[in-house]
Amino acid sequence: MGRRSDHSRDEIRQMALQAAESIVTEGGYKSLSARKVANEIGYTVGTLYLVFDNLDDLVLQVNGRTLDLMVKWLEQRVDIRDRGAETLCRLASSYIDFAEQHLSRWNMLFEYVTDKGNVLPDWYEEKVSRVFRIIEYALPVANNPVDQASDEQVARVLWASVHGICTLRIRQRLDLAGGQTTKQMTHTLIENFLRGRQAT
Amino acid sequence: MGRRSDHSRDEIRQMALQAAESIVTEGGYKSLSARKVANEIGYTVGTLYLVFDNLDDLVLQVNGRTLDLMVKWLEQRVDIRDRGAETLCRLASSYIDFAEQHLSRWNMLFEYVTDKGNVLPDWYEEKVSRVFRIIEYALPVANNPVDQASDEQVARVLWASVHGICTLRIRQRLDLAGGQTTKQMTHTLIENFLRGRQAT
DNA sequence: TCGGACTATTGAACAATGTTCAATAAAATG
DNA sequence: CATTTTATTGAACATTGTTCAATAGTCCGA
Repeated sequence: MGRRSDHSRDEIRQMALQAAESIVTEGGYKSLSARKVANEIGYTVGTLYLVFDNLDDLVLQVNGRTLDLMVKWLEQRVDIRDRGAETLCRLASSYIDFAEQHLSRWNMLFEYVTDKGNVLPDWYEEKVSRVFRIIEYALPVANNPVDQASDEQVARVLWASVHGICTLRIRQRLDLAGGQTTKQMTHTLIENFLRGRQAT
Repeated sequence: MGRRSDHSRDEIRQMALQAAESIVTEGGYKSLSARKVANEIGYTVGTLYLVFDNLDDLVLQVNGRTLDLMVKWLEQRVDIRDRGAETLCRLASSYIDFAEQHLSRWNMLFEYVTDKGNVLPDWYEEKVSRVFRIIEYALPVANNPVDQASDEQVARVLWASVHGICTLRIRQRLDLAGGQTTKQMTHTLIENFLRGRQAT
């Protein structure tokens, strides 16, 4: 078969991304393959390589969309005009809910490691920092910041920590923790951390 | 060629593990392949499958040895009889040093996800918790633990957090953090967290 | 010492992977 | 209607994990 022009290049891209997402959602990262995606959208492998540089490129774009979805998810669950410990806890909760709800796609966000030493394109980094900005905003201003860390820095410390709890929990590296839930753990973390930050 | 008996089954296993480690160290997780390992030790793929169930099994065993190495590394750098914030900071530092020094092997510890829903064998879980136990011990007893979390639980919260910082840093998801080093970040985390735990 | 039994090791085979690219068939153009 | 253009194909290649009949050494009893 030759030229068809059933879909524009961009339509094909969108279809492929959507197909990839459902494949990952159903069977996890490892079940993703070029031929599977191609099949699903009624094209062949060759076409996929007209639209994406390679599979890594496709994965990165899916990950970008996952980040977008995550921002939406958080904004839907937490009023981003709120601040304080309670808000942070709710954000953490929502983050963990997202990870559990979209397990495979969340996993792919971190399983995926580029061959080129983890250097990611700017448009992707931008999406990452959009997530961080939500946390930053919710972080209450400390009365007495003993250490020199700025709010931006503290936001990232705190969020990296929440992420760490989330990761180890989901990868089941924490089930000796005496039966505490991930939410309890993030609560412990945030409460103590903020209290310590206020106090001298 | 038929039977050779140059090496015992266990010798072959050890050789394979060592070969795998150096392949991963040099080229990262993705560069590991059965044939490469086999070649390196002067055997063929078939032999590898007499000694390991499959590649996942081999990876898991390498990871086990990486955990052993990590425990040794930590014990060499920190007197495990010490406690308190300073000790915890030093442990965190050492953990991050380990991750940086043995980047690929540390990476493999978390990139690797089993097909079977992340269920890991007992001997492996035991190695994981041996790491946690070091942290637990270093954790100072709080004067006034407001929350209900036990020391064991708190240790895991804290360590998951350190791990989160380490992960996001190494995966380069944090370089907008205003130039703070990973060690500064863990310091901020630990200091504030412990202060918050002591205070009411 | 010979010969048969045993078994450690092989390597060819299979299905599936990512990736490329000459061939081709349909649309576009004149 | 003929010609150019190009979107799409699918066969091809190298590489992957994994299996297993064939084989070539070792071992043991006669």
